[in-house]
Amino acid sequence: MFQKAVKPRGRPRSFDENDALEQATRVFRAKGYDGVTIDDLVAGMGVGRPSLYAVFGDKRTIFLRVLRAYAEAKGARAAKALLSPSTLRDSLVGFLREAVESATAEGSAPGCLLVCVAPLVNDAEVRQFLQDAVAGGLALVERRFRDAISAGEIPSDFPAVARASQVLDLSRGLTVRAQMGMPRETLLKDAEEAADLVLLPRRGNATPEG
Amino acid sequence: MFQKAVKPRGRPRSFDENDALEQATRVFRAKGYDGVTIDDLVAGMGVGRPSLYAVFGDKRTIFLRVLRAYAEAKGARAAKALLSPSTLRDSLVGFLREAVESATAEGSAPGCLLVCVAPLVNDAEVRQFLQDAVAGGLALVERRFRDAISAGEIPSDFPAVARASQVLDLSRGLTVRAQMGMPRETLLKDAEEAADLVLLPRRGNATPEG
DNA sequence: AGCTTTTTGAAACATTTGGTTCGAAATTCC
DNA sequence: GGAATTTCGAACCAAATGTTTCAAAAAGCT
Repeated sequence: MFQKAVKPRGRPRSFDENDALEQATRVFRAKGYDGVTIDDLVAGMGVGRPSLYAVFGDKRTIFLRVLRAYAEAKGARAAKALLSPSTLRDSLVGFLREAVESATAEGSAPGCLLVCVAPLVNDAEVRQFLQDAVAGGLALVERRFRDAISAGEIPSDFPAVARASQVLDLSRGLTVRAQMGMPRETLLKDAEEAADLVLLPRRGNATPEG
Repeated sequence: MFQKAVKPRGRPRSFDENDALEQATRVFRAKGYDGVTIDDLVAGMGVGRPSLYAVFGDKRTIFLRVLRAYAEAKGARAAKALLSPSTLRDSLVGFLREAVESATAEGSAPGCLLVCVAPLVNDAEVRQFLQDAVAGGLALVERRFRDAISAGEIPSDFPAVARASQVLDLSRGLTVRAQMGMPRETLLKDAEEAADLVLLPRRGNATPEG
């Protein structure tokens, strides 16, 4: 199953590549993109300067790798929170709570690479990646709504697309507030209320006529 | 009413102070805070380097001035959009549309100093200002909800505080998407739908029992 | 042990950046 | 017109930053 780790020829590395990337994530979350210097990365990742360039490339390349890993991990957690629970409300609460918990995880600066940092990076590849990631998140929530429609949990005319957009906007709002330093407890409470906002039974249609 | 403009003694300035600040706003919106160099400001504001330091101070000071002016202008527009219309729905739509229009105004980079740029600035004074600005915005929306309760437009048990938080979160989400490059038309449509989300008549209570 | 391979730490280098200095320019006051 | 006052543009300086070079170190291979 696993490839036997063949010992490489030369001097062994003094750092673990994935671990270093994780630390780079912390650095970028704490200082944004432009605020990070190579020295910050050298100090934060525990990797010497020449090794850093040799193994990871320049700042832009490192950020892209960090961003991809971050988005993958966060996407996996979001998908799990969203698709595991049997009720739609639990899914939405879990999704929004996950966003808050990730944005207020201790050991890292508050905020989110995808919501708060990457959108400010003026780079075509980053922008493209972001757009794809956003579309992916949207599709995930939409899918959960459609599953709930199939299960008869919400009416078949439930505006899944619009509501999915709103759920993501609410999670972005929570994340921005986390970045601003709002305490986790407050945000977790608001996350639950936000889920209820999207779901509470309505008297009329979800979209007003005309 | 207006103070007669007494001609100052020396060589006249080659720039207008407020105009220069407005251009500085554009620079910060386009490049964030850390991404902006003094040269960017010199080039963008049309002010020579020594004059810039003499008149405005260093980057941090300039940013704080820009931020205050920006927040005041944006707050005024938000208050007008929120408090002028007679129906609550028009107020909310106007408020959210204002956020989108401001975040997608042409001539400036998409995004918002208060939502996308300032939260990343690692400075105590900026953070404090942000918190106050956020509290102000929240109070404004809450007040509008309470007025609507007084007017009998929504039931007296309408959860004004929670809904106000959600309206602001939705506007932040729209703003972040603007920063990501999403087109204005899409966001304006979503702004209307977001207003409806908050307001549509409900069958049960707004908060679920225990 | 000696050779090869790879990583490492320190230093070196060029460029960018934040901030200041200084003489020239433009204006008012006498 | 000339002195006083303020601003402007160019150049300057020191510190920070991005990137590379190089010899020494640490491992495997024979």
